[in-house]
Amino acid sequence: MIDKQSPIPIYHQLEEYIKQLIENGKLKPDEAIPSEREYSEQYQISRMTVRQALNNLVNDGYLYRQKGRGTFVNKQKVEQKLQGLTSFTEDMKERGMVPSSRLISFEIIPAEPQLARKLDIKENTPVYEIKRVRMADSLPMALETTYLPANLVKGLTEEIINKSLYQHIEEKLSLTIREATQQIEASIAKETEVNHLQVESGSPVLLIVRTSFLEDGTPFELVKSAYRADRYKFVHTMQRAAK
Amino acid sequence: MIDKQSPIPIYHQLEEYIKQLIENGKLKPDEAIPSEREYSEQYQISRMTVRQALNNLVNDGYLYRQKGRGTFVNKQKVEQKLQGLTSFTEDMKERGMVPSSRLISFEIIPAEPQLARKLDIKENTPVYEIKRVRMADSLPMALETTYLPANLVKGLTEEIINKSLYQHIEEKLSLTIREATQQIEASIAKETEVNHLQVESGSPVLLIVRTSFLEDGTPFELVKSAYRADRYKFVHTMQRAAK
DNA sequence: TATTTTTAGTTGTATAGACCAAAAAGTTCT
DNA sequence: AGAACTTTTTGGTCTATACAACTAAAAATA
Repeated sequence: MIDKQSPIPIYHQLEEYIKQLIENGKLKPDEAIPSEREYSEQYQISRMTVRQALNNLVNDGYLYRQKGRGTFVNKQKVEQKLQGLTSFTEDMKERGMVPSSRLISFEIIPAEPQLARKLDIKENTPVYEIKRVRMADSLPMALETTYLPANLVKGLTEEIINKSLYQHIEEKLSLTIREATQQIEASIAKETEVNHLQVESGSPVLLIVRTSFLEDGTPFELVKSAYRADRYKFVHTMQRAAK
Repeated sequence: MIDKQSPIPIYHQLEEYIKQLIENGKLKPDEAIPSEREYSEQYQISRMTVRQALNNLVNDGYLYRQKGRGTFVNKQKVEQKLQGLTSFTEDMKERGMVPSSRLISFEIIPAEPQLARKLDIKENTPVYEIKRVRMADSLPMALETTYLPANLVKGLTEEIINKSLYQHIEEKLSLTIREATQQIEASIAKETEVNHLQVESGSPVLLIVRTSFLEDGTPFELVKSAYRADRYKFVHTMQRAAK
């Protein structure tokens, strides 16, 4: 299990080994794992090395410790899943619904000052503007407008949009979205939203504005969405930095 | 600076000391801090102890390391701040506003089935119910109801609530909140919300339900808030898990 | 039987040292 | 001046050990 001759650090080998056991369910939540000294003796490695492995797993949320009692397996976190999702499609699949879209408009427009600032491009730089009604299980869920700098995503077609814009971006253009900032607020449905979402006037909507960034920090897209409040709830898990 | 006789661990003292220097701006982003060996010699402590302090600061995002070069101060991240905040007070301070509260009611009630399930306690177990109007710069911002299992937080008084509930929990009871799940949705202000938040009937509100968990995963509190949509925007940065 | 004390086991803190690998700085040679 | 080599400094990994703080179970005591 542990190869001392390997160029891979011992603590890392142990870390991966324990992580496997947890993810395979061989170690169950709240179950105690062997003590540090047990690992130390079993694999003939220093206890400090074992601690390094366990500390990393504690920091990653896989384990938790209790002084005088032992080290235990943490509950699997939904958070991991939620952190990863960036698109409506992924979000809906996660909720067990079937996502679909209806394209309203698709054009290239010059970036207005406000948009240009958010995407960190010059004014009037061409951007794609994609308006879509997003549906879950064939029912209108959100009205979404996506803005993409045209120079970053060339040769976009209606077909690509209808298929999977994200897949195209990640696989064909090999761009990776590293992080996203979301601003969420409540509002009352405007007229276009009333029409496209098929809600009564005066209905509440959840507005989400998401800005995504590439690995080097370049702003990549701006997505403005208006969700039907009666159908959509935003769920989010946050972890506190250890003091 | 470092007191070896103190009951506070040495690594923790060093950690706080360096953190201070960063937050005070005496150490600037991308500036190199003294090497591990320098700290070790200057304070006559083991290099491993220094490493423990630095590792914690790296994990918390205050520092980053480069093999062969040194250890450097990280850029202040908004994200870090956002992840850390758990209370209305912290949130408002972060936004540069002055938070305050007005207590509406404070009592111990038996947990209803739904609440009991969310807090993972038995039905009718006593819980504190605290209703407050939360204000920012003296203007009503949110109507908040907090539920705390009475067995976890004993001897709560009005005074404590008005002072700082979180400080009391973390320092006096030495409980640490590790993570929180939030559900966010949009709605129309109900009558009590209309009254306490001083909005017109039909106004949109942002509803946030937060469940906080302790280090071992025990549910600790449930907070239901209704924010004035015209004054409050929820901001959230998420990072994508590396593939 | 009930209570207190002891004991064994656990994680937490800390030390002193060793060697490695990467980067930077200094030195020598061309 | 520039290139190639050597030395120094830095963080990364690992060992072996010691004692403290805490928990839970066992043993001794009332």
